[in-house]
Amino acid sequence: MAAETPQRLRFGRAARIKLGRDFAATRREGERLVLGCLIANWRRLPNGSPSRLGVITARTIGGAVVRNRARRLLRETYRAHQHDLAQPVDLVLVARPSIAGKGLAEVEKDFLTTLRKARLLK
RNA sequence: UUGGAAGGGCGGAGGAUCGCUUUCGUCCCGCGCAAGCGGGGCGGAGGAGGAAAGUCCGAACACCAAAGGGCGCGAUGCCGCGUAACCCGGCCUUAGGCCGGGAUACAUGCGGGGGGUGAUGCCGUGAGGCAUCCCGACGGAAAGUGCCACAGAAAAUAAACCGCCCACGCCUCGAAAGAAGCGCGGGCAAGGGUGAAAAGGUGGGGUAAGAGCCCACCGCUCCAAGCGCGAGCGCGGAGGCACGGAAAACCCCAUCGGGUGCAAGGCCAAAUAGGGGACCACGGAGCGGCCCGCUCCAGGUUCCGCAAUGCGGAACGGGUUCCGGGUACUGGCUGCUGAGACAAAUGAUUCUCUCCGUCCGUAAGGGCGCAGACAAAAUUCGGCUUACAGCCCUUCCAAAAUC
RNA sequence: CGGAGCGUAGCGUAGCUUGGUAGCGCGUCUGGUUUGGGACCAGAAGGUCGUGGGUUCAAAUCCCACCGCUCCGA
Repeated sequence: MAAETPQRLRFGRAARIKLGRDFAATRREGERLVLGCLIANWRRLPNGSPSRLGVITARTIGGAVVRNRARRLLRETYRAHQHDLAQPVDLVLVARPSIAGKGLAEVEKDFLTTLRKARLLK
């Protein structure tokens, strides 16, 4: 499969959740799982539609530097594994205070463990 | 050389791959008659800080009635100099530069004056004085109101508890002189004691006892030669000495400040929704400079609910070069420089070099530590304050070593 | 981005205006009461007044600068 269509790992503006009502709907109607340094909310979408990601970094986890860092790590993790999802979802990741000081590998480990528990991985 | 203090500066460099974002060019796809709109590919260029932070001051800019006057409120408050945007004038070779002047708020920087007497040292018998360092929001306490707890007799028009002294009376002792006690009248503020502060201080004279009552010195107040741009300093002289502290209590005086802030403010399209409750009111709203008049039928306030998108302000700016025209200034198919997001870009992985710390090693070298601290633009700019791994420079101090 | 407010015993608060003693309630501890517990009665302990400077004889209070927290604004 990789030989004919090598999947690009893109993450443009269309792949993000931007509206407040989409965040609220996902967190209200979707499923939820807390693990490690993050909280995952997701809402399954019909096959064929694109997946989207939203990241929430509240003020309680730290200053602007810590919050920017957390958001970028979570986005980078999602970008690297966006094609491993079993089906399209709206995914909202909430960073927890323990994410401060962690590297990409640790965040990736928590992310994959969460997806495996949620049975969203292929 | 090491350590410390103060001040100033820097806050890794060069690549690769994958992403994000702004912008330019080009190509493709969809819709559309077209203009264009939407999406995507490729290529080029750009993409956090010294504090971007705190939001403590101001300025630009925008709107509010013109931003002017009054009231209120707030801020500031010793002197001199420097620094910007800004304004004005003159000259030139006219792009622009040079010179001169004006004006400043928040400030800030430098220097000075005065103060505190905090620390240290020196001088003096002493009261005190001088020097160095440090601190400092530094107009007015005889404009007024109020405050100074407790203690103490008395806390701001001084006062008299224990005391000291004098005269008189009574009584006791005594041969007498006189002494002690009590009472009454008067003088005093030296000593004790209280306090943060007791109404100049030290030493002497003087006195019944005392007192700036008198004298010397110290301090203070006033005048003042002279010096300094000035705040002020002050040779010398006069005054027995008044005027406690606090205005970071109210307040008074002078100066300055209109208010709100890019969520300011502007534009386009569509929808919510012809929603509900309560109250007010019989007329209300719009057109209009006002009245008449005309049009509409509901109007106003408040609460709840729903909705809250796009463009743009906003970087196309700013700076500078060049070319024009002008007094300031202003214009441009010009070159260079170039963050511009909006659920919010500046990230991930990795290579080389160098810095620092640490560990291993005799050494060469190697391993580890996210280049390792603080902290990320959100209209722009100036200042202040605060945080900070490590490195560099200057000055000072201390210790050790050498000469 | 802009604006407003609050930090006092373990908890919740008063005192700040007009500067001199930090008070109250709950809780804690001790004793009494009771067969025992609760309730009640009596007593006691417990305070860097967020931090650091300044003004003052004297600061929780006045002034300044920081730190932390909360709320409001399309």
